[in-house]
Amino acid sequence: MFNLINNHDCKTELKKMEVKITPVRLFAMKFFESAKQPVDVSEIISYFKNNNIKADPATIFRLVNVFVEKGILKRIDFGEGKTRYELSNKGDHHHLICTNCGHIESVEDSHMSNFEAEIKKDKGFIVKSHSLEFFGICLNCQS
Amino acid sequence: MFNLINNHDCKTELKKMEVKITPVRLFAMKFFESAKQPVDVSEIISYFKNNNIKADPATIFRLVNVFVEKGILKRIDFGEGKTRYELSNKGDHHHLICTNCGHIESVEDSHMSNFEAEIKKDKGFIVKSHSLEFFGICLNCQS
DNA sequence: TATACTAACGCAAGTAGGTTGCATTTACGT
DNA sequence: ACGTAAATGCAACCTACTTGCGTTAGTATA
Repeated sequence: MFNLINNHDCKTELKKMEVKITPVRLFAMKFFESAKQPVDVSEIISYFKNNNIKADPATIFRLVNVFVEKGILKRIDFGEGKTRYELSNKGDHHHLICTNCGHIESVEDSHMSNFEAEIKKDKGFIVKSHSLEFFGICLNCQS
Repeated sequence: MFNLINNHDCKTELKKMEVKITPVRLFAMKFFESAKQPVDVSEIISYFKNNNIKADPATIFRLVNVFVEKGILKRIDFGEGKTRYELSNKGDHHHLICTNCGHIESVEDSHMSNFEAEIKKDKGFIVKSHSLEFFGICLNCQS
């Protein structure tokens, strides 16, 4: 997977996804690429502020919605009363959220396709997507 | 499982959970028990309005928080920007949410304990709880 | 059963996440 | 270089949810 932190690659990615290239969007892409965890809108706004680049909150909210529509970002909800976002090109995985320190790690998706096939068979319900998050105590917080 | 729609049983349940019995709480309990799906606060407020029983929104928000603390209700999040609630005494299950008609059905939890054991083994992360919801098309909407 | 203490309630004000209408600016195909 | 549709900034707005405070009402104890 190529490195989107590079400005040129950010442009390529946006063009591929049929999104108009603007300074705000390029800068936001750098942030998404550098993020180790799903980010929320207030974090994006802070990133802009810290770098003295002005961007209206409304613009950022519109940006993430467009990026989700275009398939660049995935919406993620940890039940915090706000939406988080993460680049789609990271493959299917779920999150382990430490309720003690807030640390977030990922775990590969290995069981869900079986589960979804079972749901189709038992209930006739066709699963298009799912959300699965685990809450608990990370290794570091156990000691 | 006894029938909480009955006023007497609602009282017993609240007393068992060490919650002070008030008219607002009894009436809310009836609603939770009669609900076929997880409900949100605006639905609870409508239920009171429809029955000409006055209850301040702040009271309802406080009520659900107390009920969650006491273990009577479980918080559920479908990523709608609001919290849903469901009685805890319904056992572990997940929801199938039809993105076409909004219908919600339940499916038993059969795969998660294996998954969680694996996570402990692979990552050392101790899972305390999880949230899993499926989005797709229900049988009825496929025809 | 009367009392007193704590917790629930109603009301109003406030906070945070998110959306929308409108005027202006900007990206980008021609 | 130009024209157009889309992106941006700003302000106003909406909904979910919380909090402070004065009043009311359960409930434990005497």
